[in-house]
Amino acid sequence: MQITLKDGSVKEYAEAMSVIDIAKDLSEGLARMACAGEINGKAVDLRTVVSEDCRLNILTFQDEAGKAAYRHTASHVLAEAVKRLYPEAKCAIGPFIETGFYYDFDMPSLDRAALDAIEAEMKKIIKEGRELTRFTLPREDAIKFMEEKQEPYKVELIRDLPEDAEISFYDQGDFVDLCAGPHLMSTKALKAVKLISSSGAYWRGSEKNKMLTRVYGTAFTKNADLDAYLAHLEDIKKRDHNKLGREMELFTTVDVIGQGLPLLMPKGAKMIQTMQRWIEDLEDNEWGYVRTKTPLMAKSDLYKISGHWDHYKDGMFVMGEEEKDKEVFALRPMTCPFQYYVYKASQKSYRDLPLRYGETSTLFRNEDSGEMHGLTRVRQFTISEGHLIVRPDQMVEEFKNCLALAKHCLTTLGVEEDVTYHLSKWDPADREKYIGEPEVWEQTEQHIRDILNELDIPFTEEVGEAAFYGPKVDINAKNVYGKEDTMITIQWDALLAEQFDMYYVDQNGDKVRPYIIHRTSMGCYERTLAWLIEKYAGRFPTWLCPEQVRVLPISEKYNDYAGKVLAELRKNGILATLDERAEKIGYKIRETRKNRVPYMLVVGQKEEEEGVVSVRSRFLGDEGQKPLHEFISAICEEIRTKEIRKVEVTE
RNA sequence: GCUGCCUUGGCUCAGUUGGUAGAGCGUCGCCUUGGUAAGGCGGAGGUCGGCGGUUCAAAUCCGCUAGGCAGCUCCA
Repeated sequence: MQITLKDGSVKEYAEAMSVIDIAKDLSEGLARMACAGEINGKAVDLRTVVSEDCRLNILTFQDEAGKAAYRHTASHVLAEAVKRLYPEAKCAIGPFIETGFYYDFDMPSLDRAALDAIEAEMKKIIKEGRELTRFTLPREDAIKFMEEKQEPYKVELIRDLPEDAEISFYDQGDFVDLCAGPHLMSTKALKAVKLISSSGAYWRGSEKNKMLTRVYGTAFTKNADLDAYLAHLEDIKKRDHNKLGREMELFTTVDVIGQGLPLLMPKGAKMIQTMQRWIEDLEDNEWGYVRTKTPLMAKSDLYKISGHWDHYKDGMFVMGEEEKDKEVFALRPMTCPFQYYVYKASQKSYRDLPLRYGETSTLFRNEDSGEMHGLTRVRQFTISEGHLIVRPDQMVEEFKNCLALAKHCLTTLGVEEDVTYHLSKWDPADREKYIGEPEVWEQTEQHIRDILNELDIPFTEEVGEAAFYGPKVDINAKNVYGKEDTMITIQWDALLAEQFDMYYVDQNGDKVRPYIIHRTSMGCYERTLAWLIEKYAGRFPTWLCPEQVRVLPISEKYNDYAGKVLAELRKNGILATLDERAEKIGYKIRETRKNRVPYMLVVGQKEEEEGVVSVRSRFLGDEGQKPLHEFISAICEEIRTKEIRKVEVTE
């Protein structure tokens, strides 16, 4: 094997040579030469690592494994730095993550100054160029080793490793850590390392355990990459719906109203109204839905039948106490049982099914105080909820239609590329959480699996994510910070019809239990709005914009003509406003752009005389003059087709 | 719910070791009536989230509380 390093020198290694020796040899070279070189004639930015099975891997930072080794090593350096400055700190775990790495310590919390000090210490360790060597120990020796070092968390980790696991350690001189690897050969190869933040995190992710202090950091091979990453962090903050949505006056919150209770302001409310009208018409006119409007609360009796009282009481807003008050009410956390009673109001024949009930439904969920976030996690929200009551033989077809409708909605919003599909399954080890028999669960999960496979939809399977009454397909999207939220859910329910004694009469005159699909077309409007803000950075497709056109008179002399233009736009259903202020045209244009209005119509003497408008759009900039009717018919077409035009001109 | 950070005029932020608050934008008024990204001048507007404490004196220190943010946990 031939390896050419950056300085042109060629290293030849016999295939038979010890891989450890090659790695060692290379790492010295790498540390010296910024890790660039050629392997068998192929240029790479390379790192050497020794993987679990002691084979030499040549990796680039672009490889996941290479990045892992790099950042894993950075986390060990972090641990050593912390131990140097805080000898009392106990080490827990320190993995790499998508954006860098973190390490959990049992120690008092750290402020920014403390992080800076630790970061400085890390740089020293890097400069010292510690060599990392791997060794293994038998289980008992490994436990003894960590007991001597007084690292109880490591001891616990080792005890929980599988019987046959090889227990490996990485030694970097003054610091040894339990670790499966892989790692760099030397700390010297670390370049751009930065500690990002610190926060609390439960040991082993359970709130029953002690809260540890977690330090987040990141590491890159080049300073320029680190700078770019930090700039990127700043950049996504600007798209953050929680910031941008408030800035754009789409929503706000008020302390005396409460957490998780955002106020939609006129622009945000208009956008949600636009989406709601679209969804309701779509469902009713094209997908065979009928609308219901059911109460926002009910007596506890209802939730006892549905099972929510047992399975979800903590998540509900309950009014009254069971012993004291005759009637205890609760705000609804879902619409299911209400629509079931619509179904039950009359006897149904097999000919009546499928029945598709839709409702624009406001729900209330008593989330824990730390969970609320902007528009994505709130205590009151409105969803395009629906329940399909179907015969078992119609189930697969209807489930597919729900998926098709969801896809249609995602495509219309221009976000179909941004979602992931998940089959949320029950957890057989946690029977308490679910109703029904294991066979039913296995069976329905298989049905959904088959449907997704047949439709060629890539998906992951998640254990323990099902509803308590059935498995579901969750369609998730990531926010700007990479956190996932469920946007759409489609649930297969073969159990609740029994609870509510729902039936239909079949050909033979027998009573038969229907199946139920719980589903949303587009999920919760608040969350969808948040998603769109981040997706489009506030520059929404025209049909969704709360203000589609702004008319800008050159001076007050043309306000009359501008008023006529405005009236004509509004007559055609276009969301338009008029800026009559005595400001210069440049100023008005600047402000309109800042407000992310897609079209502006500049009108002055020329326009008034010729009965035209000057169009400026975010798509093409200054488009010149055109007759008003021409502009109107073009924008109406854009709105009608829900076109997503490419934004060419940005702030 | 847990850990930490934050909370100053409508918005974005300054306020040195505690001595009763500043700027820009916005807003209002006047002048300007102007052709494609900020015209000029002037004025009003905060008691520093709320409550309590320490102090001769607190926006600055302490406690509680309400919001906001990050992370953890949770999300039928």
